Amino acid sequence: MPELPEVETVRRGLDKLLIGKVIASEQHDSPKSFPNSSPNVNKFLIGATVIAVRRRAKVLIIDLSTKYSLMIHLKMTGQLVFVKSQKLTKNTSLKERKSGRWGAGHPSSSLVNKLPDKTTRVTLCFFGGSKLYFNDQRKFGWMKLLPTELILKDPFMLKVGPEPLEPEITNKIFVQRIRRRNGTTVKAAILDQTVLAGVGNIYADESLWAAKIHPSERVRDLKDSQLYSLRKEIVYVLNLSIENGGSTSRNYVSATGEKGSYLKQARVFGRQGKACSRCGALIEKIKVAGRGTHICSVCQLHYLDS
DNA sequence: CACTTGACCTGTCCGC
DNA sequence: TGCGGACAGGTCAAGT
Repeated sequence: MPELPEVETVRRGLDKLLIGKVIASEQHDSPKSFPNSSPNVNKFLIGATVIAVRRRAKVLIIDLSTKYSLMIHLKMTGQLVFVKSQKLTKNTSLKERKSGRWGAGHPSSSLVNKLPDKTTRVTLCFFGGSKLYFNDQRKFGWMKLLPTELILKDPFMLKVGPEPLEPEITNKIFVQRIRRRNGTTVKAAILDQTVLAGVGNIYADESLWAAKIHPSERVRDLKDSQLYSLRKEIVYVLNLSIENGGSTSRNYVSATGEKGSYLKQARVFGRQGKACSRCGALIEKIKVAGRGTHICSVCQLHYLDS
């Protein structure tokens, strides 16, 4: 699920909520969700203070005072949701006391009042009573504890491409990197995390529509000027989505359990059968690079079709 | 080597 | 309503 804007939205939320919190305990349902939890948990996790929340590509990194870090990948359906202490206080209203739900600061219908649930894989409890839930319906995601200095030596971290929103990613560098995949389709190339970090299926489709490039086009058949345009649209779409708290198609929620609103203004993703906002033709859903792909076949003419 | 496909899981939706 | 099959935002291993 989460692509760069969703992971960045979670990071910003956790940054406000977790810094300074001290971990009191940890529970997980299966080793798969927290593969290397012991024996380091007791020594480097319990009693540790959260000192920073970082993101690299689609990976979240929670740095601890023990010089260990939690590295978290949400994959398709992962969520990281923070729930405030639910201790009774003198401010707890009668209604909240009766409902048994208090202190979360959210409407009772909110996700945070229903946690943990059957998708909860890992629970971190902090001193003071607040909790961080790692939920993951499909169990593709994981959380690992490892020394902070080893985070960037992880195999994925070593090969992942640059951050698209960093200013040093110029047109020239983008073209250089994407042309390493000259033989494949442009959609497969921008989904390739070693070319560029953070673009997934939603923003691939959205940026290709904006740049008027057909996703099945081979990279080698595209002019540099088209790739410049694509880079510009990727940056635009990622920033726009971050401003909107990301995209919620199914499972994604922020650190406070809220859905993202980008898809309300999506131009092609999830809009199959609806009119293209640029030319009025109907948006189609096809398969490219093994993924569901949304296009306007009028705006995004394929060279081989013309 | 470069590229494509299937597997990892669970849940939902769509057509018969 | 029930059931089988396709499909779902990511990444890696295995296959061509």
